[in-house]
Amino acid sequence: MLTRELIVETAMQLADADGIDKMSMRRLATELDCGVMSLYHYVADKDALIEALVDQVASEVAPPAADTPWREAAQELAAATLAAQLNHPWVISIWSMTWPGPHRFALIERLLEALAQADLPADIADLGFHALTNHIQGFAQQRLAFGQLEAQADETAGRVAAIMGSDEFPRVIDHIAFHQHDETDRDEFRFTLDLILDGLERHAS
Amino acid sequence: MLTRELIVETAMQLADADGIDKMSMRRLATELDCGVMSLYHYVADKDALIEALVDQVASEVAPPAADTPWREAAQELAAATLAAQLNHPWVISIWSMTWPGPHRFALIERLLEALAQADLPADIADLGFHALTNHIQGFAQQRLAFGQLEAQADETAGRVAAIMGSDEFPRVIDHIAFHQHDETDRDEFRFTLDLILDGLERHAS
DNA sequence: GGGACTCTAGTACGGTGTACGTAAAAGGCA
DNA sequence: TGCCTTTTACGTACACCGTACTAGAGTCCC
Repeated sequence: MLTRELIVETAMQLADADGIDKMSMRRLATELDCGVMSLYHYVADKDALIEALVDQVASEVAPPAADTPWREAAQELAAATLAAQLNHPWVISIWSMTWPGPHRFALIERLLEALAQADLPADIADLGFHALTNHIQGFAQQRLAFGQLEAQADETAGRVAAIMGSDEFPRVIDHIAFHQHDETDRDEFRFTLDLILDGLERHAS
Repeated sequence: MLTRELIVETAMQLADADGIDKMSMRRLATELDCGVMSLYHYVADKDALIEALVDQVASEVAPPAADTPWREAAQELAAATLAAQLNHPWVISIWSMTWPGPHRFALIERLLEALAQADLPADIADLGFHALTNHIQGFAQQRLAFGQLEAQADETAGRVAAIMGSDEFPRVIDHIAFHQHDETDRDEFRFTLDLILDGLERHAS
């Protein structure tokens, strides 16, 4: 028996396994052992299916408890959102481009609530909201890009070697070294996150 | 006479006009009045062409003069990079996913140079570099998403109305109001940028 | 029985990137 | 001049894609 839930679930598996590009309606139908057009009885079109997928990812983020201090709540939300996105890397490049579903709206609401508890001027809170979400988005995208590079190790090795061999961009070379010998991923995320939160706190009224 | 430059230039026009999705090799060939496969003599594949396009956008960013104080240099680079991306909105979603070409490497080098002049500990400078580029990327993506929403005004109006009408997400409703009546775009970019730069300065040795 | 509604699909259209093979023209050199 | 290699051009074909249109079953209610 075909259901919308089953379709979304199977589509998620396909996307997680091979990326959103390879999640085609045809492959999905094959996987579900049904005709392609049968899917369209449960899903308006592919975009609607993808919206459902994105909100499914959002549903994996557990919002912080209601009595969590605002700064911790923001940190938890940011970390959990990042984790969910990295768990489904295909979502990163479309997350901010899709209209939020109910679960994502709940996350947005929760973050706005945390900021409301921070005693910031209203406009600073709104600006801070975007500062935080943009940071999550930008960082996730950067991590995704790095992941892609590692996935195509052969091609990347040659390109890195080309840069290291030239003397045009010495500071880039130094920066690459910074990336090659450290495990500061999580700290890097927290570093900028704290930079923003510190800055916001300084605007508290 | 077909040349790589002409191909890139025409592809840029198509992408600017209708988005990167509509820039297909077939449309490009039609536009250039040549056979599709002729293009492949000048371009390895579509990905290579897109890489060239992205670097072309990067080339539109004028790097700040060498004697510019580091903070102004960073601000100029950020603003100019954002402007170039918003000038070619299709580039935003692929910018960070494509390996940098020479022009983009020059921008990276210039930003690293600015940070090197800020008397920061080396690791803070590297972290700051990503904080800045992630901010640019995240903000551009957010602007792109808003642009798409405005482009599909009909659909968006209904969805916004649905949120405004429900009482599930009161703070989201307030936040939407914040977006609807202001012209703080540029200020919003600067706000977070300064948040980051202030934070970095506080780490100066 | 007859009608309405739900669910499942097959076929077909117009699109995509590009592998493969072919062919004409241009350039180099005897 | 004649010959050969390289450059430039491109037609065809393959394997995909999303989905509009159409139709055929099964189920329920009157």
